[in-house]
Amino acid sequence: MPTPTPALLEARAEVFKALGHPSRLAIIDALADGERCVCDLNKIIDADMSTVSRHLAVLRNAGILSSEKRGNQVFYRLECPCITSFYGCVESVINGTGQPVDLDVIR
Amino acid sequence: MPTPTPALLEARAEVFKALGHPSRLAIIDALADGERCVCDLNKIIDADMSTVSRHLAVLRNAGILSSEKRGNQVFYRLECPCITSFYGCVESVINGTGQPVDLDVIR
DNA sequence: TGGGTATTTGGCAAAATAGACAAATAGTTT
DNA sequence: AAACTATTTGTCTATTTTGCCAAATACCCA
Repeated sequence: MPTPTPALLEARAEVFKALGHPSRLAIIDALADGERCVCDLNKIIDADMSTVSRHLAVLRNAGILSSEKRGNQVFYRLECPCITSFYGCVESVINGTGQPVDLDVIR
Repeated sequence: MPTPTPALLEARAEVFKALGHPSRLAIIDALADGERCVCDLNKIIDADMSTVSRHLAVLRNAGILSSEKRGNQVFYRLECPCITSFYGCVESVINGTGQPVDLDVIR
């Protein structure tokens, strides 16, 4: 199979980089079952609201989240549920087996 | 479903962080069809050999690669082929559809 | 309009990451 | 042992990331 272009590698890396922070993964987890406003996410994240807002911007700039302002608040939504389906593979890296892990078992 | 523990979020983030660099993704791509020695990878990566070595260390510390010394050289191997199966999802984020992309089509 | 809530942005300091060069290490060959 | 190849590690510098506080912005309601 052909080698990915440098541009594709760069684009992929941007997505992975955005996923490379525990608070951002917590945000994704919170959004897995539906949109949330920033103030709700702020309750979950244990960081300044401004910090949460910046994490959200990183995820949105990467294309992972979308946002919509309704009235006073901004709601964020997960654009690609397929991300969470990757955790089985990630967990296999963590536990060192190299074999995908059934998420229903570990969670 | 239960919220992941902070430790699990941290562990996952480490894996994603390791994947968040174009050179490291290029290395993973090169290892997709079998182990390679550092000198081979160095030809592909366009960076100092010492830099390649450090990238390899990052991937190995994350559990994504393993290494084996044979004679003069060190061979690296992909421990979790499931990683490349995630690119379809990553590409969907890149192209903004939110729908997984068939890798056979884009490559 | 004025006050209140929700969110983002500016600015700064601390920490982490990346990359180059040179030196060190390990193994091989003569 | 000396020379040579392959790889890693020390050190330094530049860049990026993170996170807080304070200020700015946007919207709602009285």
